[in-house]
Amino acid sequence: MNYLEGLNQPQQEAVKHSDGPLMIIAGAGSGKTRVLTYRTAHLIANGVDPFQILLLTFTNKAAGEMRQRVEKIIGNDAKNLWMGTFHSVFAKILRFDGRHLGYTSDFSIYDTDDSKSLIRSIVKERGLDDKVYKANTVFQRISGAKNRLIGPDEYANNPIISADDTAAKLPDMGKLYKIYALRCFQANAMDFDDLLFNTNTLFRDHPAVLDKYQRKFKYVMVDEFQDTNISQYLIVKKLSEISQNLCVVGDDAQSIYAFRGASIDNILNLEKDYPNMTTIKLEQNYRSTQNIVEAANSIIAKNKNQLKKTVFTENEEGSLIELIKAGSDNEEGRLISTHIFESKMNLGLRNTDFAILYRTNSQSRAFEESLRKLNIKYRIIGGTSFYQRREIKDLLAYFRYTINQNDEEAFKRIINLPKRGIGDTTIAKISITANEQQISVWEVISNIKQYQTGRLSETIENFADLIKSFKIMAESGKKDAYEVASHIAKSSGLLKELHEDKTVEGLSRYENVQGLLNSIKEFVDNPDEGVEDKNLNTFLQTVSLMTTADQDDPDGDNDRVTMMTIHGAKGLEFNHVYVVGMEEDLFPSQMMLQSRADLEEERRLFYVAITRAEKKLMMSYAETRYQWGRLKPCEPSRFLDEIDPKYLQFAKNIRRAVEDTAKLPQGFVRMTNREQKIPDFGTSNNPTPANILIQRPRPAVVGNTYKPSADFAPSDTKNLIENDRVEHLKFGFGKVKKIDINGTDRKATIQFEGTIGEKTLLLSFAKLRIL
DNA sequence: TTTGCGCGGGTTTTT
DNA sequence: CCCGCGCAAA
Repeated sequence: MNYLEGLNQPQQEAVKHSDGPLMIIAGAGSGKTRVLTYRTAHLIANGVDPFQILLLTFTNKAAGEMRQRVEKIIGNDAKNLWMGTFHSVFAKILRFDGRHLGYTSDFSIYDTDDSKSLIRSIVKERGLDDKVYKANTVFQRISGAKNRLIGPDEYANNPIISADDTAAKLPDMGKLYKIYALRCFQANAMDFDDLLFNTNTLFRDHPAVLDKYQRKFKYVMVDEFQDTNISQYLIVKKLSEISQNLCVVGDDAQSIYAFRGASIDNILNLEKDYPNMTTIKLEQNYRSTQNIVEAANSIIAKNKNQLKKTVFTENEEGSLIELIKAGSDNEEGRLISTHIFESKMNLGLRNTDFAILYRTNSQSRAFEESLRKLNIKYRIIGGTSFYQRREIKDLLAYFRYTINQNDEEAFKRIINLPKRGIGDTTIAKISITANEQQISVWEVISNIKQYQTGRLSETIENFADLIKSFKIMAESGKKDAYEVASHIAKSSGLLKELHEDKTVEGLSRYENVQGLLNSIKEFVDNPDEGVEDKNLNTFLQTVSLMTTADQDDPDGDNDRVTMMTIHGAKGLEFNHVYVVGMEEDLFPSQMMLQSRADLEEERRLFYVAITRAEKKLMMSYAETRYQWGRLKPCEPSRFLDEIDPKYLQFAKNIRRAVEDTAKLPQGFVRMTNREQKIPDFGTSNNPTPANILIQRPRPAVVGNTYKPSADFAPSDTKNLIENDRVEHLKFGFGKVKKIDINGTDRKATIQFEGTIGEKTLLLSFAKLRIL
């Protein structure tokens, strides 16, 4: 058994253990993926049918990689393994067996936006105050209940919950939950929590179905077990009830998803549920230097709530953790980027060797700007992902509605898109008719002439006919997902509308939609393992459960610096890691401390961040940070004091870059652009306005403090700017073609010709505002 | 029915 | 700062 070579004692034990419950406590960098892979291969080598193995991972990508690694050892059989995230695997099961609960196999999946939008409508319909019943709050309460497996009826009848809701001044929560659940059901839709909740219900109420899967999955393995919630745990517990072959791998020190119901108790209490469980601890770290491992240990030691283990390493001592103090968030960006640049030069490293980790997505901005200035390629994982973009969600809503006409949220999105003159009033009328007649909205609009006459009935009929034609095409089976999708994109008028929009934003939208169509083409041409059909429905399913880590790079160039939140970095490792934004209230997050009073989870998050580094770890904090347009003073994070000081040193030889935003060279006026979203940059939650430097060779506005009200005359500016050279910090260069100044509010609309990347474009009607 | 504007509120992490 | 909402005007 060559695959046991090179494994240490506990690793081998874990690989060889086949039957009976097994818990592997795997410290950071202790080779748990390897153990899981080999264990899977070992089972198959010993005669277990791959069909009988279920492996739940945290991302689909991780599952894919693991499948490949197993394939290398045991060959083609690996294709038959069931692997994926909880959500994707159980969505698949619900497609097969959801009919027992009254769902059809083409149920829609509501994302968080859909759920909140539905909640908003329900709150509105019931005449409740939407400032009290905030969509976010209501959603979180419902989600929390579902994750604890509390259904709507139980919720409404539970006196403790009611008392809590009343105390929170939300007495109608029970009703809202009921209506929300009913509306989702009527829409033949499940939200993320439902995928787990309904699987539990399915297994609870339909023993025959449970029995089928219990017999199918003889071996159940769960990766990142510390991040499962009760609902997920109960599913795997039920599945492995008969075989007792449950193997979980996790690290309580890396549990960072309590906010979505993950319970560290799952791992702490597992031994109670499985008295004869074998526990194996993997404590040797193969990833990081001694300094990094020990610094991480010194942090996590402060937590009370944890299992005992000692992570150690036999790697070299390595350098100390360096700490950088920056004057501002922008300077932080410049210092880190410069450091990356110099490390690349001095050590001959590649971009992929570096990662910048931060607490919140919005922090990416300063690093994007500075990396771009140094011509260092980067990629951002997470943030507003591709599939969250408006135009993408719009087109996906068309697909969803084509497949499922009960999908209320998809309907709301597309009924007046592109504009057909069907507004809220008309939709409300249709909805009332549907209610009166006790039929669905789709039945009303697809037979609109029976129910309504007048100016709009024609338009509505056209819409219904359009959807019907899509439906026929999708169901005929003659066309693949790509053909159907591009037909829908064209015939719906979405593509046309975007194509006519010549603004930068419009262009990038158009390109995004093309990108979506291309990815469907790819999906059709090389479907993933385990995907049987190439129809639109299957594509939709895949897409709605994509995790942010599953995103592919936009082009073939993979040598990029990675930027992401610490949550996104789970399971990854990098040669050099920069943990940035080490400021009190930012990390540890003030929000987290207020709402959950859980400093320990933030500390575990810090632990995760530190242990991503192999060779070099650097941390930085800024003394001031731009927030809501203001410069806010910051305090260094308490976490910096918690690291044993012997592992820490202030960075030497850090070159302070010139404060280029505060002290613009003479003859420059700084302008910002509110409306413009930049194609490559619209990825963080809080994209910064594009900065535009306008060369202005007049002494009137020279200087750092420019007071628009006193010496600013619109016509004057118009003369100054037109035909001037424009340097767009993010786009490149260009020439101003036309300027419109809008009165006294210091807003200007300019049209200029410039370059984005390598393409020359006419950028039109960017709205500018002079600072 | 759409659009533009002023106002108030939020502000974390993800399937 | 950014977003969403309500209101008024086109």
